[in-house]
Amino acid sequence: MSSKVSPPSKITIADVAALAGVSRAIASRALSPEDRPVSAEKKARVLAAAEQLGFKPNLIARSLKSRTLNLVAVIVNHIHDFSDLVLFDRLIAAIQDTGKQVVLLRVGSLDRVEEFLRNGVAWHVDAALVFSDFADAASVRTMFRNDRVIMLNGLHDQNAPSIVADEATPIAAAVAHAKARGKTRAVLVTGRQTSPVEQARIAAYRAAFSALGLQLLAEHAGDYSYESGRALSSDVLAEGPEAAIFTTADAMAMGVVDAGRATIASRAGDWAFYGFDALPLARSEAYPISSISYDLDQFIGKVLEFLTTPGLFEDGAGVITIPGNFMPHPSCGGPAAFERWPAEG
Amino acid sequence: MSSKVSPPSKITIADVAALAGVSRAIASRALSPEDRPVSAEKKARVLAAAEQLGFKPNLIARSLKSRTLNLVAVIVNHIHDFSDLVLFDRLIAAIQDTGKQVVLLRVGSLDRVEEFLRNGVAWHVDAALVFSDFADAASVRTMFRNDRVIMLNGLHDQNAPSIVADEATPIAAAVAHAKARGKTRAVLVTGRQTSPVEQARIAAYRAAFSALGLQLLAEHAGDYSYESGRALSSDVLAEGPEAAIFTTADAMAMGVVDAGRATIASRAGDWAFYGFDALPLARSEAYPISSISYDLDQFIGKVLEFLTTPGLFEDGAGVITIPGNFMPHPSCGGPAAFERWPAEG
DNA sequence: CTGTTAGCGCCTTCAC
DNA sequence: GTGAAGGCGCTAACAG
Repeated sequence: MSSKVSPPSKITIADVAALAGVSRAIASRALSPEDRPVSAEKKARVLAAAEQLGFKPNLIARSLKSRTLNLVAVIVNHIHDFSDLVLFDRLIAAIQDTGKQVVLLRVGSLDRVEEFLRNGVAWHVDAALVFSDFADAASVRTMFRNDRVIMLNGLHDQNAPSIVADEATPIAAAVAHAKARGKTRAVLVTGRQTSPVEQARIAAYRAAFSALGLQLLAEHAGDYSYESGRALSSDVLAEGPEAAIFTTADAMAMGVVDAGRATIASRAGDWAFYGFDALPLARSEAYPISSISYDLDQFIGKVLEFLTTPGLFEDGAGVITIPGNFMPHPSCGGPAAFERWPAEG
Repeated sequence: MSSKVSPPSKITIADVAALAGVSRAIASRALSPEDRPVSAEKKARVLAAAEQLGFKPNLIARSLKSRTLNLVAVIVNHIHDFSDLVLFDRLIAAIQDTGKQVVLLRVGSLDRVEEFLRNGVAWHVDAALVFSDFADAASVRTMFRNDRVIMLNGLHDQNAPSIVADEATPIAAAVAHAKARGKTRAVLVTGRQTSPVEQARIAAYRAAFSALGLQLLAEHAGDYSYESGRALSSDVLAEGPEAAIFTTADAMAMGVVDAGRATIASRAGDWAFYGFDALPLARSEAYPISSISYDLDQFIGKVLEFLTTPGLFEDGAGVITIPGNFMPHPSCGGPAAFERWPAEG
């Protein structure tokens, strides 16, 4: 990999300074990313020496003083949903492209979260991205050395920026789509109800049903998972295809469909299923599910904006909204499966 | 959360020592997780003082001296496959239960991996779990401050332990299963061929075909993804149901099935599909796919054994094998979907 | 067992 | 522009 099999270098800035024939302070300044007072000539000597020695600064030592680790915390309840795959893959890649690394903190099964965070490197991160709703912004802020917390869990806060998708608009579009297909009744399958994002979805659905005159026959509580959809399937399908079936996750809709294939088959084309996340699978022939999603590029772009511009945290920040999309299934008006959905507005 | 809204404590061990009326060294020893020489009485005083002050040690400072961060690196190419969800969720949870935290390093899209690793906290981790095959063990070992590297990518090494699943046995079982169903020919759909794990799978399949007298009609190269399965579908299905279809990922088999549903429907019960990972979806009615997997509990247990017993790294370690399972689809002899597969001797 | 001392590697005053 | 000196917070080494 490297041209010479470098010994796991134990080279300190003192070695560089010695080789360059300058003091450690000069070496430090020359090596600093910022512009510190050094003569051009000595700076060049130091840089050359560092290069020759293969010097790499020790981040731990630097952090002891500078209090910055180039580390970002990503806090999740757990990694569970299909939609997490693409979200975290792209998010981590994007963060790493800025030179930072990511501690992934899974707080779902932890009982003493605060202590856990406080006693690890997590305490020293430059910023924390909070997907979990295990605590409000104020509490979360006390769990890290600095105040740079971004709420991505639907919780808002005076002092922490919050990035959320506008789901009310596509939810209204989905309900309108069902109505256009002649549905006058609806069944709603929900996820983890303690989640603020979920609460907003449920509220938006109820509002849309009411606004467009659909009768909500029943609500069933799942947990976003495929398995929970399977478990609820017979109850959900009990109202027959006259009722449109709305779920807050494609995976749940897939479970409902799979466990109920026999029931559904009899009047195949009549059923209308709606989910969230725009999973490729849900857009395939196997599942007749229309879906709601948001622009992941924009979402990640916003997150990175904060990460790379620490100053933004000072300005009150507030709530940043990412537009959402409603995507009908290809079998009922949507674009062909796997065709890229055009960006809106 | 905390009983009192503690100010983001700036309390050092010196404060604790002062309150307890002992020297900093005594305080340090009393607070150490290890058993260091301190009188019981002073230890109690120190602990009380620390508690009262809400003292939390600064891991960065500690690490500067002790060279241990309580941090584990998990190195992946990317997070992409369905099977990654449960693997990384459970792995991270298990690691965190030992008090350690996890840096997730995604090296798939990085061009200067070595530099990236060297310049971040990753350099200072206590151990590195390598799922990616971006480099051999010797190279990987030079990218971290210590030598505690565990190869989970199928690559072996004299000095690094390697944990792998025995897939040859279940692969032979899968081929035997196909033969018992009357298949005499086979088609193989492969994943990323540069992966050592993949190479082993391919070799095992060829050996099993040859041993049991199945004729391998064609090999198609995918990339484990659902989409790649879709793309290859018509080629894969071209040989008709007389050929059993083996893939190295359930997701690819699912893609093959979905894109080819029209073709398959005509002789529905005759086709035989085989995959890897035992995804719940592949065990559902939607997909007639038999699958191969391994015991995740055992796998994670072994990894943790190394993490919590650093001494094990010294002993040459070698290759640790985890048993694999073949699971026929419920529609052709397997247990009911979602029933727990019994552990094998 | 205890306290003092000396750093870990880096950065940053502060005089020159 | 430069270098000497001190300190970030903690722990290991050394005497007592």
